[in-house]
Amino acid sequence: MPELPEVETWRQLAERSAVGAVIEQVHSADDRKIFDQNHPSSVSRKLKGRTIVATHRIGKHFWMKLDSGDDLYIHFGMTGSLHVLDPEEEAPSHIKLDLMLSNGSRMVYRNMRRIGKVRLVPDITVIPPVSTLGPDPLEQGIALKDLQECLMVRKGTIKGILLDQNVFAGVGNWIADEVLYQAKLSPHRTGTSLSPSDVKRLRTCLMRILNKAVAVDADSSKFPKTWLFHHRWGKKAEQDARGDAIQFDQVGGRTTAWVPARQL
DNA sequence: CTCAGTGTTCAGTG
DNA sequence: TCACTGAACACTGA
Repeated sequence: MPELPEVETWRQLAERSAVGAVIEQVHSADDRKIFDQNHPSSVSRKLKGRTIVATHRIGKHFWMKLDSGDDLYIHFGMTGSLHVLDPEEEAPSHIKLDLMLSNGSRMVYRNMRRIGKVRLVPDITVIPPVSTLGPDPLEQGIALKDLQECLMVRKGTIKGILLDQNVFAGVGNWIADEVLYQAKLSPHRTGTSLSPSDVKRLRTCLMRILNKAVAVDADSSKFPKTWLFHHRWGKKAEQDARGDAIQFDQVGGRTTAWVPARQL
């Protein structure tokens, strides 16, 4: 579920509700799969008493800078989420990191299926996976010329390229499908097969979709009715908003929803 | 009971 | 060395 728009929405939530606050109490779950590099108790000890001074995001990767200089890095994986609760509000289940802040808010990181990470390091930007990420389309932008040069030499499918975080940071499965649908490109097309106008259309659609999704706080019920998103879920999704048939193929290692009648 | 599905990493292949 | 593919990971819900 979490792709760039959701993570950006959570970053904004953290920005307005946690920056400037002191972490007064910490509870880290005893989960060495989530806390894979620092022991959970070590994370708790190092977080307590620290002030959150900034929030950052590249692609789907999120972190908060502390006044100690360390970065608290959170990856949401497939089922992670970030919540800010009122003091009396009931907490959700599967909480992995629980922070009581000096402003009275309680910020929790939840992850049901345990594919996700919490790390505490001096500078997350200089180590993988963050250091190898491609440009974030919203933060750094994507230069058309760079994109064309990049795609010209790619032998793999465009779907696979869109999912490569070292090309575009933040595009996941449904956004890749949405971009290809709106750009009228088959997911099976290779990078080398794209014309300059194809690449331009691809870039325009990518930017439009990301900007719109972030503008509505990643609330999918507010996505435009014409998007494939609303029709692609469930094994027996049959047709898009125009009544054209949706086909499901395995492309780039993932289930890909597309409309052959509209995508060449 | 089986299996798809989320994102990333890693092993294997070319 | 690099580009690419496919499996593995943990778990829920269909």
